[in-house]
Amino acid sequence: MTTVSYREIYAVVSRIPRGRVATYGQIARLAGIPGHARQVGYALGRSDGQGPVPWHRVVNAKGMISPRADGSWMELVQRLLLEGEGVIFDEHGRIPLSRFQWRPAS
DNA sequence: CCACTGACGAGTG
DNA sequence: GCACTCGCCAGTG
Repeated sequence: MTTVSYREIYAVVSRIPRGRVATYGQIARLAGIPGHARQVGYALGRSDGQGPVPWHRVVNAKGMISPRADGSWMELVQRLLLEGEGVIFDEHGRIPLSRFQWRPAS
């Protein structure tokens, strides 16, 4: 299939374990739509509070929290939630993916 | 039904 | 490492 409902994306995001993070591109691949990282971002933006989706565990490929269009406070909330789970940010505001990126059970 | 709206990523210079 | 380009698509009003 080449189409994806946002629902499918939320399902994948929901699998991210506590204390780990995943990238948009990674979620897209796991959802079966490689190359559609953007759609993942759009979907999460819409989920915002809609359900038990750990949206805060998704960051961009640089390991940074993606800036919201509206300069929303959500960015700060996201960082606090992650730090609360033990995720560390370096001096550049980046999360060392080598250490915290979620690696689905092989 | 149509127009607009967004949390990205890989490649190139 | 930074600036820019291009490909990507489901929802909402």
